[in-house]
Amino acid sequence: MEGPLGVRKGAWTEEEDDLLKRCIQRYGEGRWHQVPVKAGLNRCRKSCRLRWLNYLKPNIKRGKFEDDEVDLIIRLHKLLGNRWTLIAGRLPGRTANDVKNYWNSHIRKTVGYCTKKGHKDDQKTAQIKVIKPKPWTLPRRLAGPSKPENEILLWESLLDGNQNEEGMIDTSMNSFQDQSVTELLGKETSAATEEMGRPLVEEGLGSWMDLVVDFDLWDLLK
DNA sequence: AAAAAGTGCAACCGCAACCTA
DNA sequence: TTAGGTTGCGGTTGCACTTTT
Repeated sequence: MEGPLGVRKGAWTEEEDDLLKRCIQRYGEGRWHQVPVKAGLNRCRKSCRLRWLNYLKPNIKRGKFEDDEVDLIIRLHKLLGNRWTLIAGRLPGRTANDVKNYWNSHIRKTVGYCTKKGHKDDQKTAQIKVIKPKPWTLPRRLAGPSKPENEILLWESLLDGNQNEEGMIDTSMNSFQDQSVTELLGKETSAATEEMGRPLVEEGLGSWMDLVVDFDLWDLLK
């Protein structure tokens, strides 16, 4: 099977896998646009990258998802929405594609969504409200390396779902009042607010969660 | 036994973000 | 600063395999 430019598509053969593996062992990962030529493969760079990341890369965990993995996926999805790479990053050996496929074929069927209050399926299924924080990056100079103890409490609170009816983290439900966020994160959040031109706390989780999303969440969840 | 429907997973596609000259 | 090239992401599709009718 070949595409319009004579590039092969479809399932990979053992021979192709072998060529790709040897190429990456020799030249390392990255520079994907050069990989097809270096490996002697009649495949596009995207296809090579995907095959490596989702199938050939060492340490990829295959087989059934464990209960704790499923639980973590559900909780992280509740926080992050369809940010599969971020979620997979917290599941050692699992790829974003695996997590996405698992979600679409297993979890989505058993976990219902409520988009409106009083949805007719509310009685039958668990209620999940997906929060999709707008991605933005904390300016480097503000992204300090500190990991205060309280961040653990903060994350636990987030994962326990202290959300109000709008799906926002309700700071009144715990000890994380506006002024304490700065202390918790050990960062100049007010300065960040000014710089990004966006309120951090008033918008709830979606606005300031990304401040902490890059910390080593896995450690915090263990 | 055969056809239809369902399921799971690998792979493709389009696009936005990032990089670099 | 900007434009072209590259990378990475999420959504979607295609297909082989399994289950049901």
